[in-house]
Amino acid sequence: MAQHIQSIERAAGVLEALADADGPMGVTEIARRVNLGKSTVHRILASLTRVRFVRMDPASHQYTLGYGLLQLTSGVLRGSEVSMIALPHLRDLRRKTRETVTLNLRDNHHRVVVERLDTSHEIRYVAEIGWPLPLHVGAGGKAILAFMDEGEVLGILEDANLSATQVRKLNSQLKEIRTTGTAYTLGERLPGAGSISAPVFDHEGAAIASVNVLSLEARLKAATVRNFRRLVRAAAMAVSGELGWQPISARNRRINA
Amino acid sequence: MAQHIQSIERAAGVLEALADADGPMGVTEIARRVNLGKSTVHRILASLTRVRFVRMDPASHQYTLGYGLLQLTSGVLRGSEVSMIALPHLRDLRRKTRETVTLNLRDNHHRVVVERLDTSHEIRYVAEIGWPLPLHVGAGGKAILAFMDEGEVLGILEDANLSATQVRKLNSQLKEIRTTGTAYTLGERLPGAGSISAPVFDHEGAAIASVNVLSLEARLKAATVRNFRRLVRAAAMAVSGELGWQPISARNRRINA
DNA sequence: AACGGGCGTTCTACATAGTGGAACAAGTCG
DNA sequence: CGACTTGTTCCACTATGTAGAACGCCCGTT
Repeated sequence: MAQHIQSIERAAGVLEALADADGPMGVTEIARRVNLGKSTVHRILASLTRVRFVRMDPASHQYTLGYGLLQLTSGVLRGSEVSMIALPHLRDLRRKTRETVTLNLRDNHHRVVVERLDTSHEIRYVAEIGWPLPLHVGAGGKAILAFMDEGEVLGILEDANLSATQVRKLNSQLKEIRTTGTAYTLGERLPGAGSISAPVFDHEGAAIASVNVLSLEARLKAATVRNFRRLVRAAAMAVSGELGWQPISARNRRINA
Repeated sequence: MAQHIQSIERAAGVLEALADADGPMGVTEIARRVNLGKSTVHRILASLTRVRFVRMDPASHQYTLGYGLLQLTSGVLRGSEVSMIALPHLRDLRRKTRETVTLNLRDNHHRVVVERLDTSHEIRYVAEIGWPLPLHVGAGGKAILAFMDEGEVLGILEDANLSATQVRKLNSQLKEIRTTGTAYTLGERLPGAGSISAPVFDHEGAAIASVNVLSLEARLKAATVRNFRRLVRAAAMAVSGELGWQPISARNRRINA
């Protein structure tokens, strides 16, 4: 396949190692984690420090992620118009449901939480913002998966190498999601938690994101679920609309006009 | 000086270019911005895509920052205990002042806004989170600068190459900040804006951060400023306290005991 | 005080890994 | 239909990054 540059991917590995770690690390420890020589890691760290992606405590010579990365992140969100468009709708949904609300974006064969609104902002730190999650587990993933091209879905399911019965079960779930327009799962990814999601479509009708409400199983009475389904679907459709998506019926009308 | 790796710093340049741009870019445009050959940039982008720091729209072959970067950012904030400790105090300050509140961290010869609380979260996107700002301009910088080692300050002022009169003026300002414990500037960085800041000290007594209230010149009556000075100082001292800082008087007491 | 083991950093000969111009392919506009 | 773009691939060249070993430093231990 295409050419790539070793050192960049190695540097990325170092950054990820630093992100995983819950504290500063020394050269030797990082080197062990990424399976490289001390001297190589040292050079990588020197470069990353120069560009402010990493910072070093001068006293202890321990390394941590640097503030230069924050510079990039604001760009990530600005880069995806979806999150900017969605934000007001998410806030609205948060107000109506009084539950945690998230926006998942599809990223190739995965999804990523890019926004998370909650009463207490503390959880921002426990939240898995940015981490890639599978599309076939959790309401937020399935809501997207259910509206993807059949071919693509097949490829993703292969990667996940599920059993035949698991695939069959998933397919019937996806079918149900297509008819109701919302996905509802209980404790699938986090035990005791429940989630209701609806897909967001772009102007080409591709499922590129999902709007989610996260709650606790105990709080989700049947009536509440019904209500949340409605609210989540409405929010997701509002976002889709602003992205230029037209429901099929409207599209036909336009073509015939 | 120490060795460094070209490709990493070049890759960082590409990422910064993408962060600056307000939309997706093609290979050629990026190459022009970072002054490299198309083929080199193409290879860099291939690697950055593999590690999810960059994503490509398959249709247009345009590049944008990728969601993998979000993974790192949560790590940046987790890495600095200061922002975690400060957050509740910032929220409190925000509630009491009804103004925008920020936390600046010192990053070598600069400072960086790492947290920003405001009524409307929209401004998060216009906010300069992550961008390095000088220490000698703006209340948030001066509050830190005023409590740094004299030697370090000299080095920083040299880099800024100010005129002799500017240096004299700054020094008298810093002196005043040391006596009042807070910095107050009007329209220094942003015209029409006003800012009140107080320094945060770590367990060694080093000024590592500042807590800031941002407001508009029009709203800042003398009494309000006095009130904000008190509130900001209290918030900053609360954070310092949790970081293990002890005021000099308390330290003497401890030593004599 | 002397010692050993841990660390981060620097050195150096070697060859691998990245470079960039030029050629190619694929669109897009006039 | 050609003359522009654009993104991508190729390839010979050498500059660039590699990793082991040596160095110096700061610990805690004996």
